[in-house]
Amino acid sequence: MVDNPMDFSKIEKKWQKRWEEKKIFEVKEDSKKKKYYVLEMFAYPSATGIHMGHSFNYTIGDIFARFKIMNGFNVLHPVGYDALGLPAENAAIKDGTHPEEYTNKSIQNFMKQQKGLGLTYDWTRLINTANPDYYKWDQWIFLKMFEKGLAYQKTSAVNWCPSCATVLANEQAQDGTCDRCDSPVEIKHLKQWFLKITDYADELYEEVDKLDWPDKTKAMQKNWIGKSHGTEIDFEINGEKWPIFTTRPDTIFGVTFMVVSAQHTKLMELVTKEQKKDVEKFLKKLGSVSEKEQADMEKEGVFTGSYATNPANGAKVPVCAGNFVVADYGAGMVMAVPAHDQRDFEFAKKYGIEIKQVISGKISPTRAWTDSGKLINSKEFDGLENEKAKAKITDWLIKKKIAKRVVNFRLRDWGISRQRYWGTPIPIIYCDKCGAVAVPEKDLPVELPKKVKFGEGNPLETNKDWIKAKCPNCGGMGRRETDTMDTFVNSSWYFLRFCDPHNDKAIFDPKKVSYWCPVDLYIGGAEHACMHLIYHRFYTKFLADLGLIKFREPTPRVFHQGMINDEKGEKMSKSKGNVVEPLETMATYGVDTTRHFLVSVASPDKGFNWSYNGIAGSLRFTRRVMEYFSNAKDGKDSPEIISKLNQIIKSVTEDYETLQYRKATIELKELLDLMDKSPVSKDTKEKFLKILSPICPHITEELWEKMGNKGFLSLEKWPDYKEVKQKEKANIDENIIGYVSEILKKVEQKQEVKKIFIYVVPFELPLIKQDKIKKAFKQEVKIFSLSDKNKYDPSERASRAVPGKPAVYFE
RNA sequence: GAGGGAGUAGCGAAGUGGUCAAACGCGCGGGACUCAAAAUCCCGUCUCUUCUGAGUUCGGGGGUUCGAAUCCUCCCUCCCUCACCA
Repeated sequence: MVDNPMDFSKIEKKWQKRWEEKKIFEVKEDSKKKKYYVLEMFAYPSATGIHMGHSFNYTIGDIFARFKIMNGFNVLHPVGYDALGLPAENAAIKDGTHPEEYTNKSIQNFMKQQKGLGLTYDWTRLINTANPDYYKWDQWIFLKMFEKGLAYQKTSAVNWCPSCATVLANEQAQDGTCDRCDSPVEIKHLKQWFLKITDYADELYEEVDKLDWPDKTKAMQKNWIGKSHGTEIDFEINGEKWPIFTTRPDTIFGVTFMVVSAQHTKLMELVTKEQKKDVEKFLKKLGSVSEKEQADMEKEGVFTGSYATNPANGAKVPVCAGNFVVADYGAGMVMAVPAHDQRDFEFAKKYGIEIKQVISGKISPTRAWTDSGKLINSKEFDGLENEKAKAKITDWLIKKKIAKRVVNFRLRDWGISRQRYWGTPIPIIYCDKCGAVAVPEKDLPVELPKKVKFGEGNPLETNKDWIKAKCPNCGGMGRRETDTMDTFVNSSWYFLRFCDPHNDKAIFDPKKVSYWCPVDLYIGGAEHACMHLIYHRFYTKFLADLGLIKFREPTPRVFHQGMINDEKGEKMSKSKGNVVEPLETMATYGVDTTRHFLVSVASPDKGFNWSYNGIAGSLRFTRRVMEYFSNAKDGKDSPEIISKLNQIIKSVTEDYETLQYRKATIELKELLDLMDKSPVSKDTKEKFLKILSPICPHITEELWEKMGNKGFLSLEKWPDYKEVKQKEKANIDENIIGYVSEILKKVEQKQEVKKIFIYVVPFELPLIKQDKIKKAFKQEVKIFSLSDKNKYDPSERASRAVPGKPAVYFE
């Protein structure tokens, strides 16, 4: 730790106050100005306040917003809170505080802290998702989806914690235990609400390629959606057609059994009387393990008693129920080809089922042959390359009308039901006569009841007054849906609401949205690569289909900041006691110093380890800036400064644009070093302040004022720079003559020179005027290209030639 | 198992075909200032050196090229994500 003798906090408070008073970051639509929408991912306000990761995230976005403001853009940079969700409810259960109270406190805390960072937020656009004015529109979108058949109910398995009497998300049920109380998780089947995101699977998949997102994130999204082309083939079982999905129709002659998922809804139709007991025993065993555990289990199964007919060769093969087939992917049943699929292979080995090879290749005692090869044992298809056979066999089966080409996705519909209080109520009323009925739009929002009891399951369910509701259809007595929505619903469209946050007539004014959207730069952690970033794309596409918006991708450019760990490289956590508090740090070193440090260690997408020595380095820099401006006198710019300044402004501008802030800090330091060495003009100093301003907004604002300027530096125009010309190309001959003469002078002192050999880089040879160079010297001059291997002695040294600096020999 | 990313000086980290022994920061060494220290500033920090250069480097091997840290290929190591998706 280093003492900080300079009192930055006074300067910080002064400028934060002025920015707020003059409302300089509040924005309105302005058709004359180009817009830019910078957004950091929605934060969950927790009682513990902001941590270093938040600060890093905000700093990255804020630097960018400031840069864009100074470049003349109308910048929308809003902030809001994703306030509904589990943590508030957990706190309520634990401490007895009402979630609303907890949330409001947390938000107040967050706001205070964020304001201390001097961020360019337009605070008038604040969103709090726990506010009925906001979640009313969650409900509105839900109703639209319900109307279009995109919101529907089905029974599905959930992770259930018997001790907390609640449903757990997959993340909360890792290792098969509840992450709060460690009780073993059970599987329970409940009727739940789903959003039909799979209707958009293909578009979601295909449009990933168009996005300017990190490659890794794009790959993850594609994997998650998982598009695969294959063939659906009907197998006959007990006189009925049962389709299966396969990507390997070429192996159909090698099918020796079938496996139906143990969770298949129609499993019992396949089970014969004799086998019923065995199957039930098997299911019972499976029922006690979670899905996660099943993944680690050995492949197991049980014979159902039924046989399937292979449509390719008429062979009768047994149908088994198995633990390794996913019920809701494909048809929930597979044709098993143990010779060429590792899972089927293991299963067949275990139960002694025949392994029939149909593709040439070597099957080892432990591994199936899953590579390519030629078909064997496949009748008329023998000898075909298996890749070609896929198409041929599919065509053959299609002709027989028992197959079709299909595309399957691994993406599942989005289950949004949560048996929780602190979420958006699902606007549905159940009526004995009419079933599930939508709450009419005029009755929105369905508000959460204020009075609730925690600790006895879902507080909505135990609230008898709230549940009672008239059926909107028949007027009879009904009951409200007590499930609330997944919080990811709230963050799926909030970026739209920021464009028109106080609209009480509509979800938003399409005109406003079409001015600001899509989001030009979206910044947040990579952990949202699969869930949030898919959901908000889905919502966007749905709203576009409703005709409310004109774009189909919400965030064409996404940036992930890296993780900040402690000095040893370990993750910061309360329990380890290694948390570096951003606010303490800022109080000690100053906000600008901290901002500078956060972006000066590594490029922001990489993350880094915290270092007190490192931030001392940033402090040296900010202090030097302050001292320089209070001491240095104005002078005249040297030509060196002018060209360097130009060059630095150019590259710093590019660095900001590409978020390579670290490079910018290096070049800013270089410029400061230069200014320190020789006097520079006031203009140069001002330019320096301007280009430093996005990273260090407070001190630069102060110094700007001290230089006698009025108004805000934050709103000043970004300095221009002249394109640095590549003069090398224009004066290539001159350069070479100059370079060679210089060396010649030295050499002539030692020896007499009769011949000069010049080796230039290949691409230069056609560009230079050889005559001109030859005339410049009284000696005989020979010019070669480095690629002329068989010309005069291209010894190793010749290869030292670089553009503008040829290799030279004298004789 | 599948996919993604990374390996550069004591450490962090730039550099993505030529001007690279490699910016910048930290650390370390020396110096200035000081009675002294802290802070600050200057110089140095791969090896050798006649201080002007020379040599060996960018996980390892092979290749392309006049020229490779940078392109291709194989291998090794590490990190992350999804994992029974037929």
